[in-house]
Amino acid sequence: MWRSLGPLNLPQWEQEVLARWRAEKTFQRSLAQRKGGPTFVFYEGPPSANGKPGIHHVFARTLKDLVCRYQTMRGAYVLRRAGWDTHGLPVELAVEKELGLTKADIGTRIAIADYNRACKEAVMRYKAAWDELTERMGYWVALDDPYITFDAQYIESVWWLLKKFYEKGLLYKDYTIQPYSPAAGTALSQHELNLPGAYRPVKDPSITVQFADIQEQGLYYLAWTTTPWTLPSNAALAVGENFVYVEVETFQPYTRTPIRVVLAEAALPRYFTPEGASLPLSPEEVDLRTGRLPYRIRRRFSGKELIGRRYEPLFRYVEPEGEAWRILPGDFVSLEEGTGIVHIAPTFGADDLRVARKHGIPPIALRDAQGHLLPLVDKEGRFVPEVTDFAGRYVKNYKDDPDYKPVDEDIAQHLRQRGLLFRKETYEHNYPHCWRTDKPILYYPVEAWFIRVSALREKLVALNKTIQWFPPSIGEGRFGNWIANAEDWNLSRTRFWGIPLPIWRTRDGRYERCIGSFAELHAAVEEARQAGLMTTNPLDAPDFDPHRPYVDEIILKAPDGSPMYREPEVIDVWFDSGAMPYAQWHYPFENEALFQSQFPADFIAEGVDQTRGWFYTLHVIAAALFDSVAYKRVLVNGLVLDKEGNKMSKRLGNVVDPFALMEQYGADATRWYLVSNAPPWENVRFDEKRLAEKVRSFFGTLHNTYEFFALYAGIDGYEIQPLPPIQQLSMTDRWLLSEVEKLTEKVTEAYEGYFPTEAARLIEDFVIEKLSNWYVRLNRRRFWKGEKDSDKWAAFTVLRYALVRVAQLMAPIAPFYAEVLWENLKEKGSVHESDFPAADSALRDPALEEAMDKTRRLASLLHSLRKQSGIRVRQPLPQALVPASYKSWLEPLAPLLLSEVNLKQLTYIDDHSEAVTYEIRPNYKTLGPRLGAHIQALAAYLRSLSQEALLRVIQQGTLVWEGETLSLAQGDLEVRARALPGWLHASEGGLTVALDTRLSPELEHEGWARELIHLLQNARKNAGLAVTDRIHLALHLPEPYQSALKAFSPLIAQETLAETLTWLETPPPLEPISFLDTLPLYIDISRAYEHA
RNA sequence: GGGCCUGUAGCUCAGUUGGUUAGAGCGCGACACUGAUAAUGUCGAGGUCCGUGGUUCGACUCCACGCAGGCCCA
Repeated sequence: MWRSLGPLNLPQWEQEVLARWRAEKTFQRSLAQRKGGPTFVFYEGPPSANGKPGIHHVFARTLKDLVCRYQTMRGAYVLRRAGWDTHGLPVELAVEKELGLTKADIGTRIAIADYNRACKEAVMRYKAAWDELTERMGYWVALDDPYITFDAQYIESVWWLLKKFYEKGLLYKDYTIQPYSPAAGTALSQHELNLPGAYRPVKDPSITVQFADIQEQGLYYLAWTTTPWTLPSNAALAVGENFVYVEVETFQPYTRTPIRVVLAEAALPRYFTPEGASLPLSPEEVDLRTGRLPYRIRRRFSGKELIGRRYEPLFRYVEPEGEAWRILPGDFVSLEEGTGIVHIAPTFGADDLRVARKHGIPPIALRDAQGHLLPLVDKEGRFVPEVTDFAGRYVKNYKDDPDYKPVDEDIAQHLRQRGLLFRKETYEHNYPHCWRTDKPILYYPVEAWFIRVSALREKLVALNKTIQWFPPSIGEGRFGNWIANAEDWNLSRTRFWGIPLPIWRTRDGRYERCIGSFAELHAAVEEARQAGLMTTNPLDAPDFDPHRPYVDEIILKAPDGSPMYREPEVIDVWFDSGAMPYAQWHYPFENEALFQSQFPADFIAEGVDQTRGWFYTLHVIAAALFDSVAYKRVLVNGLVLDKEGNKMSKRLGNVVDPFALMEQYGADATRWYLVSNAPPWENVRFDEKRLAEKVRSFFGTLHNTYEFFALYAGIDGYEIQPLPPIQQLSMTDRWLLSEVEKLTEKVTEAYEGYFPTEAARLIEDFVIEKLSNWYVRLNRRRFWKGEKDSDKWAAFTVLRYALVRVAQLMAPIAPFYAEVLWENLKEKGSVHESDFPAADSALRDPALEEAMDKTRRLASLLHSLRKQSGIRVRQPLPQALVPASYKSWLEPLAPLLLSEVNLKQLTYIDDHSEAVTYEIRPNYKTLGPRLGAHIQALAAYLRSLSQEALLRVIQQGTLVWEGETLSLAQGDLEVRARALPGWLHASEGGLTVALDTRLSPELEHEGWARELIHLLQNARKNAGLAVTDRIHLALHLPEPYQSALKAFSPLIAQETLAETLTWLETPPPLEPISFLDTLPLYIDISRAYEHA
């Protein structure tokens, strides 16, 4: 029996499908079945379960899922292991907030062990919600045995990787610039700077100082700074390579000495008033009070010219360990403020350090006995003794000293006396403050561990070229540019909940050891025990936890017998996830073969925000240690925005709850909407109304089509049979099959090209336009007609064939409804276990596809003409007229056209008859390149020709134009039959048709019969009869209608399933209904009970 | 400030290697059809293809410079 499922109810059916998948372990079966097939490797980017999943997760996961499902159907073995990202700052911050702690409290007010335990619990808080989402949305991924980044085995693999970096000399210790609070004596995180109120307006002295060129006497570079205290640490100057600079002849504003200064042209008005240019170039003109300076521009030149020049430092307290005091290009140099020349102090600015490193500029700093960097300002915020002029002075008032004298002022004064101060002002700007001490922060060098990514750039770029990016622009642009200029990766974090750095060092830094496995650490601890440094070996415990604080308690023995302590940092959590190809299998300690078969990935998919996150760390680790890509293809998805295009946020209250959505519309509807709406890499504007519309238009139509099939197949007891030979099928059947195969071909192409949006749109178009609106509409009669002949059986077979195919093609995107269809069309097993269908080219008939397309357009034109004529479609019309050239393709389909628009015949009009007029235009595509500018003249000439002349051109294929014979190849001219004068006609897109609306009495009577049948069908329905019920009919109509209609009795009886039809001489005692809008029609209808 | 993406009807989106009348769906208005009926068809209104300049016989399409929005990074 073919089952009617009732009105579309995706949420309910999805629950039923889920129950079936659970009970039958369909996912596991679909995997097991493909074991031994080609391997398609997919990596699941591990989410963090410390927050609730949102709609954007549904988007990303739909893309992952559909590719994996597609590949599985293609016969590939697609292992899909879930994972959890568990470490990192967001977790720590959440826990700090909950427990009311600050970073400084950890290890003091709360033990690290307790703190980390709290983090471990917090990070899996929403695991249940995530698991529920995964299942509910139909994301097939193995949840029962996920990899978890805090597992000891996972960490051991990460240690192994880190040791590989270490051994290759790619892991090293250096320093980085971080926000630091001298008053609190602690580094601050970026997050702490983002706390409300951290940025406050402050007034700082802003000074412009002169750096003297080392060669040219009297030539100075003007640089501007709001932190004069960093000037003793100046190591370089930076300019914009493409900015325009000028050399200006003027005077030192305080000493009136003639000097030449260099600054950006754009900065000129900030330092010189226009009148200065016309003042005599004389020291007397220098106005000390207003700062007015006479000047002359001597030269204009590009910033490039400045690069490499050397200058005298303002202060020389310390000798640099290399070539400092040069001019460099800096991409951060701005013309908005200052002089366009930026003072660089690598020890006190992140940009400064970056550009200095890039160009090999040493920091201006001291070293302690162990070689550690000592900046010229100490950790209390005081100048070190070596800065003799300002030794011991606090650079800001950290101690709330009422007598504090700003050192910045003294530095300015000092420079002024030396004739090196060009301008001093006060500058009000926002500056970050320590939220605990309310004191301004310092950007200060902090020691850190780095991965030397800069040494890998070429390899990263070369390998990236082998990765297929969807879309390619991200791989070339955003990602490609990033890795081509990659800076070293600051790996260490002075935090607690993370994978500890497995590096031990002696206090003096002379000895250092990187540990690559638990076994190695165990052995090292044993050595330490023998040396009396350790009493027990924590690695003897079966449940050794490699997190802090336990690893911190391990002390190792250096070759000289001295103790080595662990470097206190944990690593950047991005390394955790980038390590997942190896660590998920505990490679290399286990699963060698499994790892080999699952590396690299064929496919990953994540949001565009992962470009410098997971995409990057996967790539760096694989390239550095395995000379390989980590993934061969990557599908990037955009953001999910609200329908206004705003980012979803709790603050705006526009967050969409995926569970509510799936509850109301269904997971399939949500998935389909997200995939079909826009290409994955575009941002999706999420609009619930459109989702609802998608349910109605696509799923509703598809389901209606299934219900239509099930209804009649059920009534007739249709049994599945193979497709009959194509020659035995009707034109519409052949056409539909051809379209099915075309669809299969194009959908396959779209999936193969990682463009599921196109696949979804193709399927939608097929289902709505081809299958439902055309095939089913044209063939309805075949399904409900009485005889169960081969034609009827063929219709069932073809329709079912198409529906089964649709189920398979849509299965990756809408796995639930595809399953419902599959099951109810009585296919075996699960659609997800079936083989993705290969297009059968033998069933293709492109000519028929095109002919049908044109026929549809003709039908549309004729409908339009009927509309103009005001004659209802039920009234048959005698004929339509079309050009004879249509005959070849239209004739086989003519019956369809005639019945669709209720015509008696199609008449082909000779192309050369006077009933047709033509319009000829040049084919711009072929003639354009040949004729160039003349083509417009040709077009005008063709427009001017008479119909006779046009006909000659068409027949002869040559054209005499401007005295020359222009020989025309096939297709050089576009000929259009324009109109059929004298008839009601229409043209569109190269098709033209006319309608004959003259009615004969016979046609009119037939129209009445149709009208009557229509009314009787309505009456049947109003009487509550089933479509299969047989009836007895008695009718009465005024003359002459009744007599005329008697001739149509057999037709009427057949169409309305009337066993008896009686024409009454007098009206029965019933309410009449109106016939043809004005006449009374009496209908006596009763059900005919079957005789048992 | 840099990199990348996007800009086409009220809304969501198509638009082939440049080819002369820029399309679809939704929404809106009107009419029709109806044995899939909470379906369907036809007609209508609705466009400076973000702007400016350039290349070209011809530009929504290619180039340059802008503008607006988004993301990532400074």
